[in-house]
Amino acid sequence: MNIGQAAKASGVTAKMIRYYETIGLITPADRTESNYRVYGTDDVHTLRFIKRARTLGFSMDETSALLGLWQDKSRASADVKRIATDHITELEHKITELQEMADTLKHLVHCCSGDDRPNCPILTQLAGADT
Amino acid sequence: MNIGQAAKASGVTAKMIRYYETIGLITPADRTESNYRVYGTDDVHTLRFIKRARTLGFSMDETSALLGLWQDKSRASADVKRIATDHITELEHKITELQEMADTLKHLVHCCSGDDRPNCPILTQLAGADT
DNA sequence: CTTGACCTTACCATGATGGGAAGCCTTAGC
DNA sequence: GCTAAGGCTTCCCATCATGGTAAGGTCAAG
Repeated sequence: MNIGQAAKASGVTAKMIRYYETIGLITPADRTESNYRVYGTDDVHTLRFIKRARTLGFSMDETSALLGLWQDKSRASADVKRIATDHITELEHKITELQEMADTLKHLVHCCSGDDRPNCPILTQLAGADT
Repeated sequence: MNIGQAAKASGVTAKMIRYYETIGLITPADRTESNYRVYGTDDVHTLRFIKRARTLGFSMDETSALLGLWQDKSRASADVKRIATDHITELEHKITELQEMADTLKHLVHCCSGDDRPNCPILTQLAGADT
């Protein structure tokens, strides 16, 4: 299978497959005589694994760790669970931050008449006034 | 006032003040004979405005637009309000995405025994199995 | 006059991805 | 067998906002 077919089969772009190879996330693919990368079904499974981890927001480092544990048949599930719970903590931290931004803005938007006059509490707040 | 003092007074690093100047977000500062940038209280107010907008998650483009409206005394508050509501929509979209990731992971973590045995539903899910 | 703290510009790095160019290879149609 | 289209290769650049560092000029206090 060529890189394009592996990309279609896995949902990872050819560009990213090459990138994953250069950073050592996946082992370098075998090559044909004409230097084309060759992939098998196992490789596609690995790429799908990576794709799912990324979709769940795991960083490349976390994904790499998860991949290693996946391939280590004698792993302890506690190690996997720790990575996942740490990631949940990160996600919830980000959610809280974004939620605070949104709440502040919603309050300001609620106070803004939004007409053709210049008076605007949103700008007043950004300017740092007490009002 | 030198750039370092302006940085302290505004909460924006000297590095970022220079960057904002190069991308045209702020007008180039006057210089002393020895080529040092000089800032006044108005400049510090502008930098604080930018800092607050960034803290609320506005992009540089949005911040630039807000800055322009702030400085335009004949603005319509509707223009400000539109930028803010659009940004709230973006924020809520991101929150939803992150929340979905966290929810999925929480479910998986709940199902994982997290001991020294290898069996792990988190990896099983990432591998794409039906279970 | 020296020392240390500050300023200047210029370049590199981040993280994960996309885009494009230049050149080689393969496959399908004629 | 020839040609055109499309796929593959590597290499370089861009994103977005920020931080770091290095080499060199400037200023103020002792």
